Amino acid sequence: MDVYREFEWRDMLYDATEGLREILERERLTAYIGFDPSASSLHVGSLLPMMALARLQRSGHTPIAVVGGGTGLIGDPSGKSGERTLLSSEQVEANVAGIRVQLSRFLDFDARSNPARLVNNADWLTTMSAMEFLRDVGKYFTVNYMLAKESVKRRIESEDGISYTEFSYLLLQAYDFLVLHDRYGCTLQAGGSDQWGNIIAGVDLIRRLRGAKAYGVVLPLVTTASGTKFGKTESGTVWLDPERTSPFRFYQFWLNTDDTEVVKYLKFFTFLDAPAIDELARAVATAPETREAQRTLAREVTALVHGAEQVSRAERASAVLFGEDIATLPADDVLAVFDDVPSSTVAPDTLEAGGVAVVELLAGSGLAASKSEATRLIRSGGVYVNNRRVSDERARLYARDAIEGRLFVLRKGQKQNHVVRIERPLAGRGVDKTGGGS
RNA sequence: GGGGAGGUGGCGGAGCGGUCAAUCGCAGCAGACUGUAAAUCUGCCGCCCUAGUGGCUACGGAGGUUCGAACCCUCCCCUCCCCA
Repeated sequence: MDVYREFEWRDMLYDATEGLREILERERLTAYIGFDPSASSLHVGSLLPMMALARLQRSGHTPIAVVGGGTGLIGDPSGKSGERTLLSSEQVEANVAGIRVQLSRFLDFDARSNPARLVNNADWLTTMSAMEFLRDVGKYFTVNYMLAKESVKRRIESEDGISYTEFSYLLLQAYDFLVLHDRYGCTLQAGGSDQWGNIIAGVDLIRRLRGAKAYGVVLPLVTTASGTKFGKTESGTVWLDPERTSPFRFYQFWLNTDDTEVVKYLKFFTFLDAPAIDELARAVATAPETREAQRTLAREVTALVHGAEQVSRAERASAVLFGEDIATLPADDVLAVFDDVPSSTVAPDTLEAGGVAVVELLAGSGLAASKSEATRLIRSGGVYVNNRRVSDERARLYARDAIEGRLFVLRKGQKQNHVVRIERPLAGRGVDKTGGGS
């Protein structure tokens, strides 16, 4: 199956310029996608373009990932309702470095015939003078053309307008395409559907200045069943950086995919072929409770981003969290499972003598807003210590109840966990809250 | 400037002298069911404790009347509507 047809089958083709299909069948192209360095890590929202590049490479085309070290200094108005705050060049540089690592997991830089390339547009944008820019790029665009672009139009109609800086963004991206065309023979740019206008500007520029034909393709917006933004959970954005989103949580994010979305996500985010995905689709229809599709999705994507080792760790952690009696596990394993769960500490002496009331720990941990609420929670059966339900609202905990005498795992409901470490507080604080909800 | 309506718990919105920590709906939190889903059903939903026909703080703010005020009176602040 050629890439174009594969993209079509995977519903990854939102729109494409004319002739793309034919050229992809005939020739091996060099294609690029830009990544926004406004944070030091990409999040799952960038996964679709990453996969697009990876698929292009796998079918023989040469991918270029552009980290927008230069354009990142400006801010893309596309899909944004307001002006963005500018990042310093040091920040952008640091972010580019972080993103580089993540992209490298998806692309093969050592392939013999079509090695991937990672370039930073700061290399050419930051060295260009304002005069050169106006002469060599600005001259070829009419303001009329730029005003007609959807992203610009929307912002012009808005209350706050659009700064000249962001207005110029389109030209910079068009210029990127031109540079890549000249240096690497790049003739295809892909991107999110909000990038259409920017991509077309590049295509136009290449045609005018070089008389050459370039192509564009845009990917669909990833949607969720609930209508919420893809890649967000109650605990925030799902990042690719394991420091920001632990592999365990990352795995859980995919595992919790809704039935109605899971097939689509398998097509988008895995390299599984049509027969494999069809079979998983059948499994969703006939035996949804086994959640085989979700499991496969979580395994594949986690392996891709964090490696196979992290998959088995996440699976082990899931088994612990949703079943086993954690009191029998080594404390270090428990801590590893709950490493990104909010935690607090209590001093060992509070556990001596009369012990500490569960209610107090709950209120102190922030799991319950007050002791009254904690009492109510216990009465309604929603509190667990070390995965065991607490039935007595006056229950107290002693050192011997703690896992290895070191910690308690408090849980409210099915998913909200909190770790209480038993250790001497550094600054004499009793309960130290860290982090928000689980 | 004149006239009118109104400010109640996260939101909407009842209450109009005791039985009001305040009906109800939404949101939220638990429980049951289930697949770590959806829907549904049940309970909770100001704070405190020694958990009770318990205490404390609350119905825009400040005073007052009363044995007793979210409810009545006075002043102040704020919002909305209509007319100039």
